[in-house]
Amino acid sequence: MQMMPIIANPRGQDRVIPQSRLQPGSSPMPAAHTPKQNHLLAALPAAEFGRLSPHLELVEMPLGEVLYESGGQLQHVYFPTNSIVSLLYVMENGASSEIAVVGNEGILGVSLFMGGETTPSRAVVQSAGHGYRLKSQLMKDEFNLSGPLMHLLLRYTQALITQMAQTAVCNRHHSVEQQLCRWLLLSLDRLDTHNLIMTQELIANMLGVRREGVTEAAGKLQRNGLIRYSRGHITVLDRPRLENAVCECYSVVKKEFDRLLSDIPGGDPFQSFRRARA
Amino acid sequence: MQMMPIIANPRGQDRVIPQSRLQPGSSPMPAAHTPKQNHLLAALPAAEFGRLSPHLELVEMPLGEVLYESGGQLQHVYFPTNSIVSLLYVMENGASSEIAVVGNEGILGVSLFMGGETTPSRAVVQSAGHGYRLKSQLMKDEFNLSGPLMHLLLRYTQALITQMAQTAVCNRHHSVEQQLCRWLLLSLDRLDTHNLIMTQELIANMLGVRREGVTEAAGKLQRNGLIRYSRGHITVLDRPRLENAVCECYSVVKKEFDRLLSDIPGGDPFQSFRRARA
DNA sequence: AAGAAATTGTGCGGTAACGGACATAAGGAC
DNA sequence: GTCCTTATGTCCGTTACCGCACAATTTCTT
Repeated sequence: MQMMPIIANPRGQDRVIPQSRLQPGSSPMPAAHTPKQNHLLAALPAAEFGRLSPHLELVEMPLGEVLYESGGQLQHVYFPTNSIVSLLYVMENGASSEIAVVGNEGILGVSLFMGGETTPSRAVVQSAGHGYRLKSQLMKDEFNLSGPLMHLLLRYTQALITQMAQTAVCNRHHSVEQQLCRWLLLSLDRLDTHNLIMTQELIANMLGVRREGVTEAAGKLQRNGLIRYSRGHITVLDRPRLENAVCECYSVVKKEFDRLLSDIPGGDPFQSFRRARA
Repeated sequence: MQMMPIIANPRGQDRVIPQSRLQPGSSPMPAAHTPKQNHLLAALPAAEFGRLSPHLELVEMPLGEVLYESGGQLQHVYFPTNSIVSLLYVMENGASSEIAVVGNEGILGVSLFMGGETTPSRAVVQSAGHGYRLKSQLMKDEFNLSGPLMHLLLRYTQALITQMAQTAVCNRHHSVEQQLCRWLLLSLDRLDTHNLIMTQELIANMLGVRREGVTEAAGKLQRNGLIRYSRGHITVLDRPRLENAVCECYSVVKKEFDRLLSDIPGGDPFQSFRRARA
């Protein structure tokens, strides 16, 4: 049982960044933020994207922010760009487990269009960054057109299902060290960097294990030269060997994401995944 | 690591039972089998049900039958009536875990309409009985009408997601005994009886634990008078105390199924659930 | 510079589950 | 009835992880 409190910063005012601050595409500097950084948005046909894009709000997503509380109403759906969000189940005694992770490949708020409006899970920003959000009603309206967006979202949801199921298996059968490797790789795949800003305490809460267990596993990986870490900063030094140490759960999930989301007409949201795997 | 082989009887000829054998509703004896025994089918509006029902095939579902193999193509979707099917993930070394269970409240083959066509999971009949099946193409065609059936199936899928996620949490945090209680209750909810035909060996494969662990947990429940078992026959003697011994995971899942599937226009697929809980 | 806070390291006893070997018992086949 | 298969019970040492306590270190604050 984990009695340690989960990061649960009360959600302050949303920090919406006005579109006008974005630079148009033809400027010498590439735009710092664009919805196309999210692979689902990038995969949308022009018509669908055109309908949605005027309503996409760029938002900052600081570490620890709670996007959704368990059972709460969903005001927006979120499309992370350079941030990562964890889906957590929190139990009565405060213990928790991450059941899935969502980054630039996906969307938060799946239960909205699945028809449930809410879920028992909590969504917490695990890696600070930005994303775009869309009011729930707009998302539902577009979904209900039963067009490409709907099919894209359903496929993504199936990929998410696979991730959850594999998490269940991994929780049952694999060691903390293997799960840590999986967690690191899943996070790396959703960022452009080899650095993660994440204390061992937080990783422990995600994995649903003791902080000491993470310290031990991370220490071993560091001694073997796979990673380096220091007070909340983790650098992956040797990704191939990390992929060698991870359990099969990682590749099952990744292959399924590739399979389900790579051949979408008009976009290849997982090109970076396959590049990383090559 | 479980090296014990999972039940994986090669799937013989499907035992389709001709509709003509069914007795019409006005007969003195109630029809032994009707699609309405499946709560999803029962919840369909008349128009949708009318379109589908001529194509529903009653099939026998014997213990151990593999409806879907991991990664295999889905020829049919299945609507269990008095049978229960487990969704299993099987790992490279043969170890396995059940990630969800589907009975008369649901449907097998969700990935078909989610767009993935296949899943990495295996579907195995856990409790023998019957069900109705429908050719994949018919299911897809009806789903793509974006009518009540689609919304019903999506809601069901969200409930299934909840079950998977809670399974992940349960695997992480709860004891074999608690998980056994959860498993028994989830199975009972999907049958009309208090008897299960299921060896401890098979339960162990479902839960992803050792057979000896199930023996120990089941022995304790039996000594305390909650259940009685003997060579593959389990009888629940004291359901209230079983519900007292189970972890919160059970009620989270059940409440979510109730919430998502109880207020469907035209049917209440979970009335039996609420009755059982009262 | 000093103190406070956060992060990581470590040690220790306890426990649940594992892996394996084997004994016992209940049904079915003949 | 007798054999034989299947199902369950039990015991062993081992291991991974827990729960707790506390030390050591780095970073932040003032």
